Amino acid sequence: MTRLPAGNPAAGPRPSRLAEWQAMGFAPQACPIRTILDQVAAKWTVLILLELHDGPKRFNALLRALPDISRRMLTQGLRDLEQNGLLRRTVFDTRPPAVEYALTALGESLMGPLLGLVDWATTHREAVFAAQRQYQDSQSD
Amino acid sequence: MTRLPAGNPAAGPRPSRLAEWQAMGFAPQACPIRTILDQVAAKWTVLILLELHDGPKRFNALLRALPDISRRMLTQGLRDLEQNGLLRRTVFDTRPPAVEYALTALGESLMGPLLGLVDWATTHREAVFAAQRQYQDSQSD
DNA sequence: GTAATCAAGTCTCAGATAGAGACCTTGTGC
DNA sequence: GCACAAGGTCTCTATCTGAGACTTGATTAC
Repeated sequence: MTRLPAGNPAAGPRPSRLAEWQAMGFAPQACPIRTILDQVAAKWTVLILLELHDGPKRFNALLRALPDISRRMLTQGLRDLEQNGLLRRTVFDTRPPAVEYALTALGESLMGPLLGLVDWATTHREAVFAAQRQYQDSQSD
Repeated sequence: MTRLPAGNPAAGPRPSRLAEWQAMGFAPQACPIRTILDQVAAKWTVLILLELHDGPKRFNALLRALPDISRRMLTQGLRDLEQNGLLRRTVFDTRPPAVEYALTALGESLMGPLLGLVDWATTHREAVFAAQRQYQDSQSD
């Protein structure tokens, strides 16, 4: 157990995913995968997508479904998702005007991986809580 | 196309995932799945996990692999992941002391869903970029 | 005619958070 | 005793988040 990894770039089985991306010509700062993951991994966007997975919803319905989101953050999350083609915003010409948000096909295609993550969280939440408790205990030594 | 969704909670095929969680007794503010997803979905943690998936690494090696992370954020991300039981921090009694970070079994178990998300991003990045361009165009009308 | 209401936002401001980078600690080589 | 290396911490500023007041434009209420 005394052997230290040398940090030699030629040592590992793979040169790391980030290095691969760099080899593909992506600067790490501009890596499109990172951009997209940042979007997808943002605090509220996941929850908005999960809500819309149950069917199209209107602005205030989303506000009610996500009781602890502010109007501002909901607007911003919806704009981000619309901008990335994950949902479609439809304005109905009623009085007063109604706005409906619905997943696009691209948005639907994301739900598989996203629900995979949600399932992981559901399955392993007890393990995570146990680890948290253990960490607290180890800190109070 | 004039029919507006009524927002009737009894109308949908499912009462929404969030509503299900509420029915299970989770206040939305304290929903453990949300807590865990927030952790897992934080900006840097995903990238740290991906780097460690290639094998254990030391602090400065991670710093080199993620050129645009600051020391402070790396420290914080590593502490968060350790606290949630996703990685293990090992101090070697050398001079100067070396610290190695490695995924735990729990961390490894997360890689499947996480790589699913990365694959989605890789597969659909062109579609996302196309949507972004289209959105820009539609805004400049 | 004026006021209140509703949907779907926008605006402002305070407080929390992220990032840059200087500094710290312990030990070795020169 | 000076510089350097590892693995951080500390401080300061800039950005972002969230609460909630305000907007807009048409409809009904008085």
